[in-house]
Amino acid sequence: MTESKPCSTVFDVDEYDLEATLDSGQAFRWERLGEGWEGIVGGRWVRLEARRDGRIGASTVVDAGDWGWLRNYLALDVDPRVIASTFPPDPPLLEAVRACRGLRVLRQEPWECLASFILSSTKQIVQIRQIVGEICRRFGPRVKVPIGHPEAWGFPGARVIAGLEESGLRACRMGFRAKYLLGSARAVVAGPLDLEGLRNLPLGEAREALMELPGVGPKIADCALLFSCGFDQAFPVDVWILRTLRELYFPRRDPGRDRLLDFAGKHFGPYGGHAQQYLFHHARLRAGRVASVRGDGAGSVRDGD
DNA sequence: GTCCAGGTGTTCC
DNA sequence: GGAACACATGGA
Repeated sequence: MTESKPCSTVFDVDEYDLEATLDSGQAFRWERLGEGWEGIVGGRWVRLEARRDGRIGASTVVDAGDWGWLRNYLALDVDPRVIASTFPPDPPLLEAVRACRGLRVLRQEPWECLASFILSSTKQIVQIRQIVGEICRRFGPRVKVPIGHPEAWGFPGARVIAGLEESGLRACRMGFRAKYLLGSARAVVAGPLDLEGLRNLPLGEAREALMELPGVGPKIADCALLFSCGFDQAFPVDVWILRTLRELYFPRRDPGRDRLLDFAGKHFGPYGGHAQQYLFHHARLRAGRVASVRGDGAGSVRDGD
């Protein structure tokens, strides 16, 4: 399948912020090492680097083919200006887009994305990363890495998870989420839910189908739909977004959770999910919850107006 | 030690 | 139908 032939390339990109994209809570396995980011995409170990000329360097240790798999994952074909042009002209959203210029929505593999977000409920992002890393280390397939590099594992497939016992998953410190992940894995393996086929359904139907799975409610369904099934309008509402919408859009009165959810789903347009990611990341930046802020960009983060 | 975290399922009224 | 609570674990 994949030959042992190291490959590297450089992608021409326009305003692509690798750090904001890989470290904004949409994917949980990217690690910063030195000047680059390392992760597993499509079963291949990959290293990405933001070059000084604004382009993105990529390298693998196996044959990378035409790199289409990585272009697709990074959504390099998407023009963020076209997306932003569909946004309502709200000051809060404009400010988030300005502050997070170069942030993109990745196109992840559906099972890994769904499973990761099943593990995300009432967990901080740093802990989600720990749990996901642990199930990969214990149950994932080994992937080829550069000589002398620490070992690396891909995300275990639904069939592998489905064959485990709940105790094995609990050993990864995922707590009560173990029964949800196991139940969802077994449902995905047994059918009739076709994860890959969800993208061909209307948003509402795809959402309903995902919510049949144990541990998958509206928030996690929307994350899977947005980050791995091509539903640009899916708008995950979590505690950060709820707080943000209340503060920025309804500072005088709280419209209540249901009205807020309704507003979120309609107000931001056909690329609402992308708007959500800008608002989410901006909120975390402002709260100092993104590591890079503490290092070099403290002066660029305004603390209110 | 307390509070809270990219929620969901169950129970109780 | 909706509010209240349980669920594991660990960082802040």
